[in-house]
Amino acid sequence: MRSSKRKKKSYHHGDLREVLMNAAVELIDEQGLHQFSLRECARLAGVSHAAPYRHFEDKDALLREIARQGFEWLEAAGRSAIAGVEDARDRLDAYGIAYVRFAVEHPAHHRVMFTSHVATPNTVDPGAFKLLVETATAVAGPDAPEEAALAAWSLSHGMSMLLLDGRVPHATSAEAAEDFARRVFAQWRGPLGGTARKTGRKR
Amino acid sequence: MRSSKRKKKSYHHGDLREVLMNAAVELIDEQGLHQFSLRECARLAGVSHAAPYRHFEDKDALLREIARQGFEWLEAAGRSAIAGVEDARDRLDAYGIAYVRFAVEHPAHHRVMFTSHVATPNTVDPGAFKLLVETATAVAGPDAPEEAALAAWSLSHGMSMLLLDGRVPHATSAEAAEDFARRVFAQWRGPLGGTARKTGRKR
DNA sequence: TGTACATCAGTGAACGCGCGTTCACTGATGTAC
DNA sequence: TGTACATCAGTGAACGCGCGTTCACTGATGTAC
Repeated sequence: MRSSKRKKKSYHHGDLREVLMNAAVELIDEQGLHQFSLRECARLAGVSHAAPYRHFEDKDALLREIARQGFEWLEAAGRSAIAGVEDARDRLDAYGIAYVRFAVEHPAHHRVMFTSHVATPNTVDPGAFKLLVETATAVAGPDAPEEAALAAWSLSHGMSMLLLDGRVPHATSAEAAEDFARRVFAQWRGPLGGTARKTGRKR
Repeated sequence: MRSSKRKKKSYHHGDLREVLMNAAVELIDEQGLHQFSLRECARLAGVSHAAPYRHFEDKDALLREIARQGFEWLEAAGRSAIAGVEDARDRLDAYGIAYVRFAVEHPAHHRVMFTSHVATPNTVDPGAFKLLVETATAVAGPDAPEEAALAAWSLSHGMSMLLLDGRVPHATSAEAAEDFARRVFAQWRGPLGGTARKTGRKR
């Protein structure tokens, strides 16, 4: 009666599936994967502990869905980051920086995607890696494309882990983390790695 | 009676503490951290489930001890890898490669060190990171030493994770993994990063 | 060498706990006529 | 618009389980004299 519902809610709760996923992400952010439980997730969502079974086959299915969503978002972020960037080397950097930014903005997703038992290379992550390989291939040439991609992925992945573990001083916000990633990428093409910019350009 | 004991065994079991740690490592290797239990560990070690409490205060204490051991081994491997290597740039590579090799040879330790809740930056890992910083400082100059170390650490750390997750094709043995790391490091100073070797040298 | 005592590693029963999952149910929502 | 029925999201009790941890105990080992 109070006010007209803004969203059309179907059935009783409406969007319990989404609410449960958000609750799971919140719990994993706060307490880590290792003690995440379905029951506490339902509690946080304000439903009985049996309710989740109307939306997910079991506990792992919920986590798998979070992983799937994470890979989807990651791919979108990557595509968005390289859109309009011409220089292949810049594209690789942009993608890596977006990767790191995604990790620090969605730490729970990152954890589920990369340090849980539910996301194996075969179950998820179809597009994100392929996109990385394509970008890396464009910059590295056809001689060692996959390994160039793996190198860039390693650097991005490593930075993400260190950031999430709080091992990078002064990187306390997503912006600061992104700046860090930007500087590291610059560094690898700069003093440490040499200046390849002059040679690799198209014109 | 059968034969004289080779090792002097004290008390009943002898070296249950060590046996328990080995059992824990074996279990974590096989089943992952997320379902490691003290009881199964004791079972595998052939003692009652209460026996571990004579050697470790609680479950986390056992894991913490594995982490501590891991950081100790990692530091030793790093020191050994850079011993006798003159060129600072080569030292950084050598350390990073040793880091990766350690990860693939001791995956359970790596997991406990970097993806468990027991090893926080404040509880352990005193020497290993300092060693890395020192090496990186020597190669990068005093302008951005810590960030150079973080970059190298990121690359090594990322490669380790991808290798442990089985995301690097054809890297099925410790040797193959080390070769991969070697190639990636070479790649970063090579085509992708440019050839810094000619400029960065001492003479 | 032998005896008495102290120490302490390992035992097995017992505790309480939160978990994942199932099930018969209820009550709200959607649909056919 | 109204009624009868089907659907299905959420409930709450119940299940069995393995876990971490405690405790009084036992029996082997070490030590003093």
